[in-house]
Formats: sequence, structure tokens, C-alpha cells
Amino acid sequence: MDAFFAAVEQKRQPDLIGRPVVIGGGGDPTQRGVVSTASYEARRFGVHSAMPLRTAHKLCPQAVFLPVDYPEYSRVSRIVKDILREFSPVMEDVGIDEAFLDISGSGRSAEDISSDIKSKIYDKTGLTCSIGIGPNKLVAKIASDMQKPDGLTIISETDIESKLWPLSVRKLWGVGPKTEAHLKGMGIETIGRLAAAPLGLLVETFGNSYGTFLFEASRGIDDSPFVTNWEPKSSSRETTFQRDTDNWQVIARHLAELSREVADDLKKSGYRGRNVTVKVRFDDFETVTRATTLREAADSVELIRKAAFECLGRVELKKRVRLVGVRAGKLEKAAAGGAVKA
DNA sequence: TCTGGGGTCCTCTTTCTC
DNA sequence: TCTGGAGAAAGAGGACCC
Repeated sequence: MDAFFAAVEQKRQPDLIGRPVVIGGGGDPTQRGVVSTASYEARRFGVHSAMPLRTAHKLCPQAVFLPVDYPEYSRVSRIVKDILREFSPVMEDVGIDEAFLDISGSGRSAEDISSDIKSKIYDKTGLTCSIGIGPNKLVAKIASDMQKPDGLTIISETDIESKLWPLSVRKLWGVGPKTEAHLKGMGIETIGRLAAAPLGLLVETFGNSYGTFLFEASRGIDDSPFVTNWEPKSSSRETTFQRDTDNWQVIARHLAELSREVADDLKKSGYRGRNVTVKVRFDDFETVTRATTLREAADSVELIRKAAFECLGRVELKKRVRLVGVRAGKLEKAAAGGAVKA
């Protein structure tokens, strides 16, 4: 979906159409938070996702800042996903505003299906999307990014060299800022240059798994399957304080509250965690985690909180704390009926 | 001066168990 | 009882995604 959160807000508040809109945090650009989505009007001022709200406000003070309204975006997301499933039962969710669709068995042309999908989504939601067609998920994903908004890009196996190779390595799904910088240091800036690198060098530099991935991805090779049903592996809550703190009471109060939220989330989703991890980020952004394994999987506030405090006790609180978080991992499905104890 | 929150997966090291 | 090795599990950190 194109600038999804911002587009949903512009749809329900039409006076926002044509204006720079920035969605993020609590919607107050003087508070801590980052940009989730910026409308295309705001992007012209240099505002982009993951940018601190304060920075966005400096770049574009006239923008309308709004809080993230997940329930509403999820509602619209479900409408979109339902439409996609009409076109193929093989759909893989990629977050709230993206999905992969396997249309290889449809017998229709990609252009046909794409224009059908676009018009159906527009009819039901008033929103536009960008579609990428490729021989696999990796290539389709890159294609979907090439023409936005409201784009359609088709890349076939024979287009890999001409369409993929000139692009920055950063365009590959799985190459982030760290790897981009590392590759740049090796003189590799484009996907084409990456494709020219010997497998041995990549494996030596990045390890077997990631090195092989880079080698294949640069050639447009991706045989990863569609993941059509997904089980959660962990469930977590974390908070960044508005001001860094060294007040143990404040930290403890938040840790207790986060533990409660994690337990609530587990109960609602019908899972129990076998493992509890506490995360602490200090004012210099150093982040440490401490984990503990429970005797048996739990979803009770008491057990999760107790484990969380045991973990916190192993963290040396030598600097001001910026963030605390609690995560339940090693999830197991709660036994039937276990979640409805009165 | 800044740098969210919710996730996944990988790697390395340590600890446990046989 | 001590020792060492192999392999699994646990713990910590880091990179990446939306």
C-alpha cells in the first residue's frame, strides 16, 4: 500500500488530502517518537520513516502530526488482504500493508490480475497500491518498490541484468545499512557488482548463510517458500521514557506494567511463554538483554513479572535508562480452555 | 541535539548432559 | 572419581524487516 497510514488518515479526514501528513508515536512532535509513515507531500521535505518526530517537525513544521491508530489501519488492512485472497489462496502476509501472492497457477496475465487487484482495492478502500511482478518473492518485492505510488512493475528472469544490476545493493531485501556500508568498503555498491563477487569471498566475509544469500540474491535467485500460516515465536512490550531515568522505582514500575501487558497479550492470543527476556537500553543507546527460562510455559502476570525482575537484577544499572522491555519467548499454544480460567 | 515498537533470524559463547 | 569430547540448549548481541 502507498504511504499506508497517511493514506488511511487522508481518507477519513479529506481536508488532509494534498497536505503533508506525518504519522508517528503519540502524534506530538515535541515528544520522543519516530515517523511511521509520511505522506508523499511530507516526503518532499525530506521526511521519511524511522526519522525522529522532532527532526521531521524541523524539516516540515507545517505538517499535520497524527498518532498511530493501529486498530483502524488493521481494519483497512483486513479488507485489502481479503481482496488479495480472492485472487490466490497462496498469500503471505508481510506486515500490515504488504503481502506476497502466488499467481503462478492462475492462467491469467500478470497485467490483468494487477489491474483487477488495483481497481478492487481502490473501489473498496479508496486507496492505491503498488504492485511488483517477478519470478519469485525477492524480485517481486524489488519490483514493487520501483514505481510508487500506484505503480506496476514487471521483472522477468531475462530482465535481471538490465533492471536489477544497476540498483544499489540496499534495494535487496535483507541488506540494511550495516551490510551496505560493509559492501561499499569492499568496492561493491550495486547489485551488479555484488553479482560479480565470488561466492567464496562473500561466504568468507559474511558467513555461509548470509554470504550464500547475497550471492544468490544478486542474481535474482530466491526459492524461499510462501509462508501462508504463521505462528508467533515471541510476544513483547517495551517503552522508551520521555526522559532518561536512573530512578529505580520508575524503572520497576514500568517493568511491572510491561510484564502485565505481556501476560495479557499472551492470554488473549492463547499462548504461553517458556522464556522471559528483559531489555534495557541506556542513555548512550547501549542495549543489554537478560533472559531466563521458566520451569514451564506461563501466561500468568505473577510468573512473568517475577522472572522479569530476576533478569533486571542481573543488569548493572550504571547509566541512565532510556528504555525497558519485557519479552516472552519459546511460545507454546496454551492448552484448550486454559486461557478462560475465571 | 537525535535515534519507536513489534517482530524474525543468525551467530557466537557458555552451560548442560551424556 | 576425574577428564574430555560431542552435541544440544540457553543466553547474549546484532542485523534486518514493516
